[in-house]
Amino acid sequence: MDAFFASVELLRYPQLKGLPMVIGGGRRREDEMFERLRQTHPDIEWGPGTLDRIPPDAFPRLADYVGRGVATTATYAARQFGVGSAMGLMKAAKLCPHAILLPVDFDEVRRLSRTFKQVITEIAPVMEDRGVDEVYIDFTDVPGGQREGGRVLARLIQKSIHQATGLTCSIGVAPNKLLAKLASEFNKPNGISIVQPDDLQQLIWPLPCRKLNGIGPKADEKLKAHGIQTLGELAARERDWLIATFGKSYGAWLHEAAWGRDERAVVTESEPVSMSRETTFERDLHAVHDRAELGAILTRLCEQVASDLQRKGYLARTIGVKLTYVGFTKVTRDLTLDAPTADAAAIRRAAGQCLKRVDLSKRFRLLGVRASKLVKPGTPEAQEAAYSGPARPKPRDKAHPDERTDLLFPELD
DNA sequence: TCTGGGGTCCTAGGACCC
DNA sequence: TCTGGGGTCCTAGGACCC
Repeated sequence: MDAFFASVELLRYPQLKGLPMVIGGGRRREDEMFERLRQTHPDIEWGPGTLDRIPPDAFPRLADYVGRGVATTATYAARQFGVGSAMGLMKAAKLCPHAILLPVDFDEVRRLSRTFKQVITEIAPVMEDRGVDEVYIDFTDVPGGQREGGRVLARLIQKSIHQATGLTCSIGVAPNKLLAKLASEFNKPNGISIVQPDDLQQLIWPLPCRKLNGIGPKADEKLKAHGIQTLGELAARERDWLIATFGKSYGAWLHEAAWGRDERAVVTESEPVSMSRETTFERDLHAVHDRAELGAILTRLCEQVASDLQRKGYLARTIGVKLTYVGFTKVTRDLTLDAPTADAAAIRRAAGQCLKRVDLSKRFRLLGVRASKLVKPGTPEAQEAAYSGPARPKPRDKAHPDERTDLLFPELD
């Protein structure tokens, strides 16, 4: 299989690009920012992409930011100060206080995302969706796809995306998905990079392990502790040693990946596994002292999950909750129901049951609700799940030993 | 200066059944 | 009374990705 990996560069405020600028802030903050901009610039007609028409000095400075948001992305001018995506904005403000802070225009991002994927599938229909700004493409069967090793097709895709959206796009071309993704980073933004099997030693092995899709911070740290910094050093290790050190599955994968081997197909369609909603509070909350507020938040999250399920046409058989405590430790509880549901009240009851099993004596910063074991109504799976006969015994339904936990949702008793 | 929100996949132990 | 192995489901946690 020959694969492309394409990622579009979504940062596109032309008149601002040379300035240090950070985009992000969290949904709530972003709504507030929009509101403020509307007030200061009532003359601007609001719609997708209108941020482009606002003068730079109208935007808030990062130094004025208060809250728990993170940076979605940053211009190169801001990156020079050490600011990067996923960084907390309070930290970013210390590094680069004069940066402009821009809200994310989610509607516009979704529109651009749809458009660029549509452009691609019209040219190369075997496309795998990897999020708002990334896709894999299997171009083995695209007419003319092999010309100049794929470069001609890559250029056509770039040009078509730019015409339709104004976005630039970086493309990696390689014999498999793993290498294509690596290749796409060689020439950002708006680049094309081609990696062939023979390039392994030259182009891939000098890279830090962390560049590989699947080696995250933890694995990277462990690799470093064993003196492995680059993919070449990883490739030099015995397969058996990797398996002994990293486990059967992950160790074997590390070995294959370091040698540039990857057999995964480009997957054009997939069913969702779960749907969830979560929110980080503006201040840490406590089950007893902030009971009313938390109850309202939980209800809202359940309603959102229910409406997501209904809109997308799914029922869920398992409902779960998630908490993040002040110290950032996380806990989850879930409950499998006898009959699948997309009903807000049923989800709320199940979530309440789950919450009774967690320690609510400590303050927490995040609450989430998750629906999983999804079925489509009317399918055989759904029928079976709905009429599964007598309720199975629920083995572990112990309340948390902290008796105050019942204070949170008394109506459930 | 702490660290968003939405996902997927993997591991591992216990219950339960044959 | 103790000893099994295999398979599936449920639950909890964690790594990783965009």
